[in-house]
Formats: sequence, structure tokens, C-alpha cells
Amino acid sequence: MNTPTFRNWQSVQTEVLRRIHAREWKPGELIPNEADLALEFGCARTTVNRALRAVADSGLLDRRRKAGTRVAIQPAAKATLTIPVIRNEIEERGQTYDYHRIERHLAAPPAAVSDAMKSPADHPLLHVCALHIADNVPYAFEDRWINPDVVPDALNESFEAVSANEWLLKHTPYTHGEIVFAATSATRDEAAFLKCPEKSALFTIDRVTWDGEFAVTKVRVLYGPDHQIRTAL
Amino acid sequence: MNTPTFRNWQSVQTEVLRRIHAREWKPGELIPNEADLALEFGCARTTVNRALRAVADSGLLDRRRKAGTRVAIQPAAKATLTIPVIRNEIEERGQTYDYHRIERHLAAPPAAVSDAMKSPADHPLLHVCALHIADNVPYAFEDRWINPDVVPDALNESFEAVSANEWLLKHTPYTHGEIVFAATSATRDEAAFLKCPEKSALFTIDRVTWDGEFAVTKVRVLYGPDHQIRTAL
DNA sequence: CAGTGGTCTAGACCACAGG
DNA sequence: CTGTGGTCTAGACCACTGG
Repeated sequence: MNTPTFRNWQSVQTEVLRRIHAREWKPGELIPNEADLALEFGCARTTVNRALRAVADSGLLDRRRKAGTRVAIQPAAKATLTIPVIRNEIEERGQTYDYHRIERHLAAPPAAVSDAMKSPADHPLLHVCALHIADNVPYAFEDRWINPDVVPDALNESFEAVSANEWLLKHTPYTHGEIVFAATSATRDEAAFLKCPEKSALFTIDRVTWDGEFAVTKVRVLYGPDHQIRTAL
Repeated sequence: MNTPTFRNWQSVQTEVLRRIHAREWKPGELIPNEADLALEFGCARTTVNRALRAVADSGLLDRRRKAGTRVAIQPAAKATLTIPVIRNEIEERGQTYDYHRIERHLAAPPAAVSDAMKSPADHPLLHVCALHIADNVPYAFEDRWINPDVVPDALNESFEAVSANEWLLKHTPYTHGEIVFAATSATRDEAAFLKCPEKSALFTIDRVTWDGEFAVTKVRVLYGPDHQIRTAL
């Protein structure tokens, strides 16, 4: 029985995944090259290429020129996390969103912040703290430092009605960033804001965004206890 | 002054990103269609398509047939996390890896586990607990349940030398999975294994993997305090 | 050096959804 | 109905890298 022809790259991808899962192509094994597969599948090489590239992106295949394509031995799981604007995150679950600005002032940041932003230690930055609230329950505490050299308009903004989270997204371009996920123990202040016991385990996201070589902002978001981020694998 | 010609999709992508960051194309705005851009860039439409698709995948563009392509208004950040096999994670940092199996027995799982695996409440599963160690310091505690119906060979494996983490990856295919990130407070036992204070905030990954409609395994990995996952944005 | 994947091109048809 | 993105094709050249 011959392999039926495959019309599109998704069906080729499905077949490739099937062969990997069914161990027809075993871990570490070399699979046929694109030209041969195209022949077998009855489609153009481009189509096979697209399918194999997709599978390789997910980590299940290792591709190298001349060496060919192999089934990955220990496929590292790759999970794509989507971190939405907090307001959207809450509203999409049908909860009402509320926002409270806690603090806003210009100050020299602690060393950890100026280091992370590669900003001179005594250079004042705009410090904005705020609470995001879902259905009247504290949801996340946002502790942010903004570089006024890069975002001068921020100095004219009170951040009382609009969160810095949203305001920056709308007003400030950035070229790249770094994001760190961790678990931290709630300090006394943080616990008070989030209305949870001191030293609760909090899911934490730290983010620094850059516009070229200049740090735009550094933010730490502390989510309330029991917060979790879920994704398909 | 004309736009110079672009030779490959990466350079087109770079130019597209530049226009978005420079606000030449503003958030919410419609950008020219593929055919026009191809003309402007002096390349084939396929090439433009590849570039725009890549940018859209990263969340900065919204594309819809007939409606055209728009710059995203509030681009949700997308971060791709790579979760390697723990041994590799440790060895890649140049640390020595060590492993200790703590427990292994067949037992009826707690309700939370049988629910997550959609397995009958009284159906016995293989429970394997183990410690992953980096440079003689506890690194992560692995608490795993394996479905022996799907992986009968696991019953013949002691998991004393090879972690279930690696063994399953090598021996068991899976079709899909779900992964949850959270922060949890160390229980007394967990704290003892990880040699950290009780109630420390621990970064936690829960994973359930499936082969078709059957759950293969459910694992909870508790990382030591201060563990963090970092990725570019 | 030669085999492999990576990519480009021009042209074509199609699926979808806005108006 | 029609404009848009989504995809396929055949053929071509290139870049990398293993042997």
C-alpha cells in the first residue's frame, strides 16, 4: 500500500509527527532528506520543508545542512507563554478590572535596578507602584521603574487612571527585552497590598525592556497566591 | 529616496520591525498588503509573506484575510520557555549532576492526581519521587505518577540509576501535554529534601503528558529557592 | 568536494471574510 | 462579490558543513 498524497504542509507535518510518535523514526535516527520525502508524499520539496521546519521549531527534529535531519534524542519541551496586559488577562475571564496607583515619584533606584537597567547609580528614575484588582480582590502588585530620558512624557503622566503597564505599551516603542520567572516570598508590604499572609509564595515576573541600548523600563509583577500560568505543550 | 531592495526575508522582517518600532506604522494601523510591499521591497510576495508571518507569530501584527494586516494595539508579550531535561540543564552550566531516587511504589493516587490524569480514583499508579542534585546541592525535587497501563515497562524499572525524567523521554511517545507554572510554599518534607527552610517560595512546574486520550504521566517539579527561568523577549 | 537544508522566484489557485 | 492572506509548485541558486 502506497502512502497517499499529501496536499498541504499541515498534513505532511501530521504524518511526520505520527511517524515520530509511533517510533517508525526512532530517537536519534536519520530521516530521509527533503527531496525523497517530497517524492514519497507526492508534493513539492518546499512543502516538505515547511512541515519539517515547523516540527524542528517545536524541538522534535534536529536539522543540519549536509548532516541531514534527525529525530531529537531528548527533546527539550518548549512552551510558549503569552503574557497579556493585566487588564486584558482579567477581563477575558469575565472579571471586573480595577486599578489603584499606590505610589509615583522620581528617585534614585536601588543598585539592583540601576544595574539591571545599566543606568548610573545616582540617576533618578520614575518609580511607579500599583495594584491590579480582579473582582475587588488584589490580583497583582506592579513595581516599576521608568527611565525618563527615554520616555520624557512619562513625567507628565500621573498613572492614576491608566496603569503604566498599558500606558507604556501604547506610547513607547522597544526593540527587545528580557523576562525572568521566579517564585518569591511576600515581604510584609507586599503581603499587605495583596492581602495575603507574609512570606506567601508569589509567582513573579521581572521584565526589562530596551529601546536600542537604552533601558526603557524595569518592572516586577508579583501575582497573588495560587496564581498560575498554564499552556499547552 | 527609494527603499533599497531586500534580498531575504530576514532583512524584510528587520525593516518591518523598524517601521513598527519607529511608529512609521502606528499601533492599530493598517499596513500595505503583501503585493504592494513586495513591489516596494523589490522581492517576491512569498518573501514578504514569510517575513510578515514571522512578525505576526511574535504578536506584533494581526493578520486577517481580506481585512489586511494591522499593527497590534496591545501586543501580548510572547516568551518561549525551553524546559530541558534536568540533567542537561545542570550539566550545561558546567555543574556535576547527581540523582537520588527517594521512593517508588504502586499506589492509588490522591484525587488531584487521578483527576488530572482522568484515571479512576482507585486505579493504582506508579509513584516515583526523586531528587536532582547539582554540585552536591539539592536542585529540584521530582514527584511523579506514571500510568502503568500506558507504560507497562516502567514496572520493571527501578529508577535508581536513571531518572524517570530521562527514562520516559527515551521510552515513551506522547502526543500532547499541558504545563503549569506556579509558586508554592515548601512543605516540611519538601523543605527537608531541598535543604531549605520550610515554607520557602519554590518555583514549580506541573506537567501532564498524554498519548492520545490516555495520560502517560503527571509530574511536579519543585525547584530550589532562587531558581529562575530566564528568556529573551 | 558534494550532499543537505535554506531560501528566492514567478505564477497560480484557493479560502476566507468584509462590504 | 472581491480583496486579502495562505499555500502550492517547479525550478533554481546558495550556504554551510561533513567526510
